[in-house]
Amino acid sequence: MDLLASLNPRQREAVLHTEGPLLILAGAGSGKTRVLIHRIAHLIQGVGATPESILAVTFTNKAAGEMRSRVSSTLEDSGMALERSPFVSTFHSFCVRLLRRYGAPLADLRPGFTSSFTIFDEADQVAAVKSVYREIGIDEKFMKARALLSAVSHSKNHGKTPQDFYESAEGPQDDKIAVIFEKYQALLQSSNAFDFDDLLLESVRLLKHSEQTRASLHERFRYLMIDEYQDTNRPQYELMKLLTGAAHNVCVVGDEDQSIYSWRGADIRNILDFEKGFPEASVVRLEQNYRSTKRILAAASGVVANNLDRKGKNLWADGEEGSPVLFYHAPDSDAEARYAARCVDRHLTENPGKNAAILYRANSQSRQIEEALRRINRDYKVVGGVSFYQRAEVKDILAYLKSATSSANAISLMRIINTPARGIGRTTVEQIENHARRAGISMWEAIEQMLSEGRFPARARAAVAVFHRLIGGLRKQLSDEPWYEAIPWIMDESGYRSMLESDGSIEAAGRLENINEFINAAADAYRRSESLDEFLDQAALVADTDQLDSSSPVLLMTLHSAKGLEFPLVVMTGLEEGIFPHGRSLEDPAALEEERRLCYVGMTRAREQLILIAARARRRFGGGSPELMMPSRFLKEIPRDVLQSVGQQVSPSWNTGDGYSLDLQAEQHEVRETVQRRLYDGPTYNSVENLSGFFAKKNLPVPANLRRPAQAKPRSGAPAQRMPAGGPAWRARHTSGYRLGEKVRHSKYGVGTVMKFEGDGDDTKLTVHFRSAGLKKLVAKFAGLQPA
DNA sequence: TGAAAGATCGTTTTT
DNA sequence: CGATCTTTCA
Repeated sequence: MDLLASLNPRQREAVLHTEGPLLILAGAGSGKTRVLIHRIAHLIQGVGATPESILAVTFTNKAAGEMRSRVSSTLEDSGMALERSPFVSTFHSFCVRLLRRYGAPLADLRPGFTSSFTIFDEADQVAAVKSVYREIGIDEKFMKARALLSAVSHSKNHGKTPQDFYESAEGPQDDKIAVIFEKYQALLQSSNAFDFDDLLLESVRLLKHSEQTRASLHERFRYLMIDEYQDTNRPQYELMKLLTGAAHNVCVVGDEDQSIYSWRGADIRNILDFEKGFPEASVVRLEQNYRSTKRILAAASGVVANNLDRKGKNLWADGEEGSPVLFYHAPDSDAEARYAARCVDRHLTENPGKNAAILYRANSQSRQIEEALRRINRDYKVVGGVSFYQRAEVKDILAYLKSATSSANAISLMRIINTPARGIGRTTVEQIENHARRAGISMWEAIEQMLSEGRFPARARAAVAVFHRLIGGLRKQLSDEPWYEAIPWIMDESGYRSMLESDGSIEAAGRLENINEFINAAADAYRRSESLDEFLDQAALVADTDQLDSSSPVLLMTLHSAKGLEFPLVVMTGLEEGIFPHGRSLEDPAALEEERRLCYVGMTRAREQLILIAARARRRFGGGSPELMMPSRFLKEIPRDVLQSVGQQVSPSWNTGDGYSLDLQAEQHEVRETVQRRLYDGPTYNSVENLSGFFAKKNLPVPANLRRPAQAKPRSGAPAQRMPAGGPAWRARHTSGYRLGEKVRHSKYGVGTVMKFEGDGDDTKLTVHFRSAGLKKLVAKFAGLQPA
């Protein structure tokens, strides 16, 4: 079979461009994955590259697995079976392998580093921060551990050390964060542990530091490919640059309209800088959509056209008109769930063999939908959510294994020192912690010292001795027997099994089942001749159990997890202001644009039918009375002629009769008009080269996520910006003297956020979102706004 | 010390 | 509502 025959000219161009840097701008459903697969196949079959000289990086483990299997089946189809596969993995997995295998020189830079480091997942990170809190005597009233970690992560990804953080501190709060940051990092190092960010950063550091390592990698990997390039962050960009040797054989694929991870540090500058970093780069655009009907595509395009911050890509489809996008305005969230379930049920009955997805903004929304599906006996599968390896019981067992393999790991040790309860209480643990800190030794060493020096009271001594013997026994077990057998050993010897068995509750039974499943997973890994280290890496890096097989035809997942997937029927739920767009984004224009892109991603998952649902009322927390919800602004951005309302209409439109809704509707209309003008009049920033020039000419502020971060407060959207944030001082001032996103006070409406400018100087019309009064349009010189 | 009741709290997205 | 932390009491 000819590999190229099934491709359109653009796609073919991308596949055939094998030498030198290549940027593929690929719209939704434009066959991006196909191009990548065929490109790999072509490299092997046409160019004669060895499979192992190709490194392909994907965003999720799931995508990596899929790509691996599709490459081999494509090659098989064209009569070429591979014994070795290309190296396909996520950035994070790749870095783990890199550090384990080539990491030795890193010990120069990171004292105590050994290749048997452990990975701290999110729960470990939180535990580490809490441990630092205890050490310096503050509690979470200062700042939630997770919030603090966002600040730390943000700093790290922008190349900031605790010292840098301290120097740019804006007040005592920041000073404190800097201290915690430093101690957190020290704790990681003394535990020989890496958090997710460290995996990338230290890999970059290693490659910068060791020319030899760089050389071996260039020798090994001749061709580099990166999928979902719009969602890469700065360290990933640097890593890419370091990995492409002199040949610059790197191919990146992305779509800025689908950039939905800026909160995690994804940086659209990576697309811009690609051509700066590689001036000889070629650009290929894939703009033909093969996935969705014309109506679905029109609806999605209509929404995303409201973003100012985009390239104005021209996605077109050749296929069927399709049926209109349906909108159901449910009386409440329960009715929403029932309607979603009914749609899916009918679809599957009428189209046996097909599948469907129900999408929502936040995982917590899945509950009611699950209930509705159960009530009509429809099988479903929830993707993501609380992952298998995050379950408490599995984490406990993992902590035993980690404590045994890495005695420096204080976090794992703390987790299981009294689980199951063995009489080591708070006081005893504190004593050990203090001793370790004072003597500058690990928790494990502290335990040994204190035992031999007789520092415990009798009862505690006995308990600690039991624990000490237990871990010692586990180490022996691990060195003598196949490692997976250690898990049942732990269950029996630690008393974990009897703890669960004597409990007798349904939950305990479920936990036992989970652990059995875990033992099976371990045994499988062992049979695949994976080492314990590799198995533990997997557990930390593989978020969900990766139900690639997705045995059920009904999938429930967040909009984020739907990225990269497609379904004949897609039902999107919770299209309400505050839910989607999410409440946290309402006052930040850049965050709002990301929500809009997320909406675009969701809608373009649908092949044949797209159904949108909003609830008029929703209970936000368990108790209280239901809240009235405003329909999402995204609904109003969908061109009328492709949208059809269904179900009983309580009122003629979604206008609920209060001022907010009216204003909003007028507002949206104008936004659309302005955008149209901006997109098609004069130079569009259609080519990557003239992006910032485009904004300069239009006298527009360069959107925040296209701009270089200023010294003090970089970026928006990223978590750190939400914390102390005395207002986004880094944003350029409009000629009216206000800034986008700035907080202002109005004599009547109270505090609000500046969302939009029209006109210049004193005559500027400001659109301000007030917490109490909603969106208002005000003329700058009459509004009498005070800074808030 | 630890289980159990009570209070609190905070809710986005994920490698 | 549910997870998690705190307090209470045996």
